[in-house]
Amino acid sequence: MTVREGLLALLNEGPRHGYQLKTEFETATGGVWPLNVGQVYTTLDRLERDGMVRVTEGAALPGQKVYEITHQGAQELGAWWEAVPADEPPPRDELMLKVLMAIEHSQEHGLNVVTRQRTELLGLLQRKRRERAAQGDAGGLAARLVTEALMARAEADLRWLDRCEAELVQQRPTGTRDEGEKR
Amino acid sequence: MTVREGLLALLNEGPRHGYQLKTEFETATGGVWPLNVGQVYTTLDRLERDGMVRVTEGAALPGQKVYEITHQGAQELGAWWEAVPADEPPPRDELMLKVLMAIEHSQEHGLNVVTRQRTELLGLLQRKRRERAAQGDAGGLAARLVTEALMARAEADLRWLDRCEAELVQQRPTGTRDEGEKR
DNA sequence: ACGGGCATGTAACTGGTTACATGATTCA
DNA sequence: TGAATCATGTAACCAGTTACATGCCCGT
Repeated sequence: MTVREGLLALLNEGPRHGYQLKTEFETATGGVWPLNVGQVYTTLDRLERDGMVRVTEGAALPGQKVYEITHQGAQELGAWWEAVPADEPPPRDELMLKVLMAIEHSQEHGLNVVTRQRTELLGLLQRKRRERAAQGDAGGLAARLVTEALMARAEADLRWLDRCEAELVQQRPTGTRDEGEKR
Repeated sequence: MTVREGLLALLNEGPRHGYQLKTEFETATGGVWPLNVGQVYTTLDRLERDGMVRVTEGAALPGQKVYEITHQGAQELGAWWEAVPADEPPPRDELMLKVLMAIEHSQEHGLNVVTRQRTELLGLLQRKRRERAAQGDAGGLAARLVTEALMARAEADLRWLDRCEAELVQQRPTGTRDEGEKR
């Protein structure tokens, strides 16, 4: 999802002005995408340039502008809803990449990175559990679902890290002292 | 992980030349990061500019250059190994964002996106299972671990999608019209 | 001789991020 | 009055992506 697509989705529910879009975007994404207001305006400029939105002077405040989605914009948005993101190449993930790199290309840091990452994830999981308990039913659907998603993700990552560690110790059996295998 | 960090990690194992780094980078990341060679060179330029690598004329081919990590480069790399990626803001994920947006900001597409995403993930899971079986022990550690990671990830995402759907039907109780779901 | 892979590069573009500047409104 | 928030914008930068250009080497 790009900022562009996000803004179109919001504008599809009715006209908005820039600043408003910023806050709505952030709550809609459950806080995972803090957005500099400036970017909203530049993106809106591009959308206007491409004929996806139409801008009119807002009545309320002086100098306020109101953006409205056009037919073309609605079409682009529709196409985005329909599209299934290609899984080729798969989405890159910081954790995965770093661990991969560490395992094969750093004797000294391989295990360290894995274990540090694990404790980090365990901490995150705990924090999120507490957060979820605290939230209860309040705090917005998006925020709740994000908490849920991050927890599921963290659990999966933990299982994967175990896998990685297994491969690591198998590759470099206990007691080995850096026995050659430099490759 | 940036290209910069990846290249440093590879160079830390010994001098390499640009083209070689490209292929190594790609196998190291298990194929999830196909890299245009050009980017390797521009990144190497920046690394040289910043004093992280030193370049010498390669002996083998004419015009070939060999890059070598410097003390400074090794330091930067070390810092990266030590660092734990901040979980604030959490890593953005296309699937999560799109579903979030769909659920709260698109009546017509909310359910569609979720279900389409689910079938997509189920398909992926199957493909990966087959892939894993085919791979066996061959095909490189990185590639194997990537398969494993993507499967774990997909399973977590599926569970999360169930969660989302539950919230959706609760939010929009059965019997509401609009059950048209055009598509 | 020719095509594919090895090898090095440059230019242009895209999208996201940061920082900054300006001014009006609201409320304590 | 002064700070926080609302509101609009600009400029610069960074990293990643695409496309392109050049040329050598090797095997068929």
